Amino acid sequence: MKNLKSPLFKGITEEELKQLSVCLRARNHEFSAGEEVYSFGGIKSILGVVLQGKVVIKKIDRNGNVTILDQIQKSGVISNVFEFSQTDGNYVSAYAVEHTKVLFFDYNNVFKRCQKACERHSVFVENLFNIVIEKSKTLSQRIEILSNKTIREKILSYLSIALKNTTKNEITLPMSLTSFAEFLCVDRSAMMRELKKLSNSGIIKTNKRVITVLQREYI
Amino acid sequence: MKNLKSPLFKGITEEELKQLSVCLRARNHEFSAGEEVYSFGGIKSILGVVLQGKVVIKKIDRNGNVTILDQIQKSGVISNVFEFSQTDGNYVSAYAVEHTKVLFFDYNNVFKRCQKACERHSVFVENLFNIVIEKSKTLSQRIEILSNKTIREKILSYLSIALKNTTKNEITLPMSLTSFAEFLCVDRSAMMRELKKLSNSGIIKTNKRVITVLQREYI
DNA sequence: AATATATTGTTGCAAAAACAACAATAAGGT
DNA sequence: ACCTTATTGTTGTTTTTGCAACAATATATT
Repeated sequence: MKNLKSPLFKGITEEELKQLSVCLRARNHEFSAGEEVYSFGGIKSILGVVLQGKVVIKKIDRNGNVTILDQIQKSGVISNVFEFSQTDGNYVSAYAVEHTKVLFFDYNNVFKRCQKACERHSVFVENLFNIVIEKSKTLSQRIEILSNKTIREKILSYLSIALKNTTKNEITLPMSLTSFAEFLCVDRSAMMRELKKLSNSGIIKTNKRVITVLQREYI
Repeated sequence: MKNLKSPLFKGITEEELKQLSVCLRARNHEFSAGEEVYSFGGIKSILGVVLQGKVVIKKIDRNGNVTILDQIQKSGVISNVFEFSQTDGNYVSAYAVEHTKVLFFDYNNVFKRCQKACERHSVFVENLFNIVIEKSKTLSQRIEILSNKTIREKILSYLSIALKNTTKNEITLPMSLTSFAEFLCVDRSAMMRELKKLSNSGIIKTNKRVITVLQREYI
């Protein structure tokens, strides 16, 4: 049981985690690139930690359009409890982007205090609480971005949020431009066109997935 | 201290709440219709329960475009901890829709176990946890709706989710059509036009804010 | 190194949406 | 009952977007 750096295990030692793993029925799973980690159609509650690799949650509608709903990096938490559910006509599913290891827990046991009353159970719950709060913030930011009517505004909104987390004025997209378009829920070619317009206006400068903000006042 | 039906107080008696109110520094506030409940620009963490009335969280961008980010009904919880933050150029704020009473708590004290170690503190935390999870689900659903590229698909996606919570095939929008357009983040007249198209196709039937789904297979 | 696959970049065109402006109806206040 | 304000309903025009199709790079793969 390596790679315990997930915020879910903050303040929990490896020894304590072993005990916790018993009452939460932890089990390891490995997935190769492109493999489906979980389909969000079922009713079973899942809770997992990405120990290695990367997972994306995608929606595929009846016309075959793909939208990225979420990305979960290493140490991130994946769950259908506080995430997407499937609606009719859509297929929502989690895929491993690369070779990925996920540690699954039995969500139903999270709030059941175990017989042995293991000490770190409440720490685990508090950690999970903070993760859900962080997730909520991320989702809210995503809504703020998507709430813009034009592609231009969506891009600028994304940059505005990204700039808050750095002192530089250079942003390297954490995904390909193709995925970025899916993240913004817009057509890729239309997005490229808009990026070019912003470049021509001298507001940004682009080089592949590196965007340099030249005029912060427009963002 | 009336109206304790909020899920935040589930399993907590009025007597216990009094004690809890001390360590969480609870305080009542009243707002008249249209009044600003809270501006999301500050850094202070807030946590409040809507005891009476209704609150909407709106974003106003630099061009004056209004978008409804969230709606909080009676018994609902309002907080900037797990909700929207302001980005440059935008103004995010919570408004009372009608005469509204909000009970505010000191969020910073939620996780500080009080000296008196009041018993219901952990119940309060667990309740708050469930609320944040519900909020996350709602936000995720909103993203699913907004992730659709066309207005038509946004409407259908909304109806699909709404139909899950009822056995009837009739949905009464919990807001005006004007607000519904703001909720879907689209132009109102364009939305009206699309609703009409859906009616003409015989997929739905509309009467003001009551939408009857005639052909569920299209949803 | 050669080949396959993915990503980035570009454009014309059709479709959809935003914008703007206005009429009709409904709701609320005095 | 009257006036005011909000909501609903409609339409023409302009702008933006999606779609399709393709070229140019870049990145894996064998």
